[in-house]
Amino acid sequence: MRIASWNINSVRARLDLVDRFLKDYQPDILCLQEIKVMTELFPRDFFTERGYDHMAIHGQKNHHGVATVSRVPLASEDITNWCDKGDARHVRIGVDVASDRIFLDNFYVPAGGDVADREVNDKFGHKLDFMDEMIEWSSKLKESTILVGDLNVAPLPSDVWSHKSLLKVVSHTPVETDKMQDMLSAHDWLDVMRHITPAPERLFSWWSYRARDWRASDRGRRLDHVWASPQLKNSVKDCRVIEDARGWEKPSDHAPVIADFDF
DNA sequence: ATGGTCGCTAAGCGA
Repeated sequence: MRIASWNINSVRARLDLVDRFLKDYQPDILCLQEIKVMTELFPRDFFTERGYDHMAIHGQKNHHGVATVSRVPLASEDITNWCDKGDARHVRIGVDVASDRIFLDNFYVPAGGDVADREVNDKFGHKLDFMDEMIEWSSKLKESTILVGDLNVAPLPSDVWSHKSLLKVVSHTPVETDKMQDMLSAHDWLDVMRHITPAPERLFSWWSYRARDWRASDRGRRLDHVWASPQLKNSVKDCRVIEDARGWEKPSDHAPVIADFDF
């Protein structure tokens, strides 16, 4: 089973790219973040026409929003209201594979604003609180689960183009990277991307729109993640970032991540 | 040290 995660930065603005991605990489399940559309206006027909007729959509007006589209049936669908804010940052589905039911959590963690200080930046506080809730949730999790999405934290020195330059930049500050480590420990999550591509090999999934030449400067960060419950460790077959998609016409600033499982 | 770019929805926000 191939599962993909992609922060699409508006699904409606990038249907051509989604079309190309589905054709070229044939994921069984695609988890999208930052769909930037209300649930009711999600382009359902586009996905149905391409065989992805099972959908769990959690959208809102303007910003954020996540959607999981699938060509295999969904056994369940759940939404959690993180930080009691009512914003659309998560959707969970269940899928029956072999004799087991696995769950797939699609997350869009708050970016956290510009200043890494919750006293002066509420958005940073929200991000830390959101991660704290994910730690608590992880510690109670019993089911076989795959967690994907834009977690907006690049945890390792080799997850950013310059560890030293980014230590005070939101996404790579010690308070965030420590908290992400606590999240991983809370469920003994397997960092699937690093399981396949161990540190210190360079591994990025996001490059800013503001670079003159994103590929030449290569100031990337690994903000997107695929994690798996420890009992799924032996099911992981492959995991890679499709960097090429960052260079497609009118791209998202995130590249998709693909993970292959053999359940 | 600073500003650099997107998409939403109609001036500024969130990223």
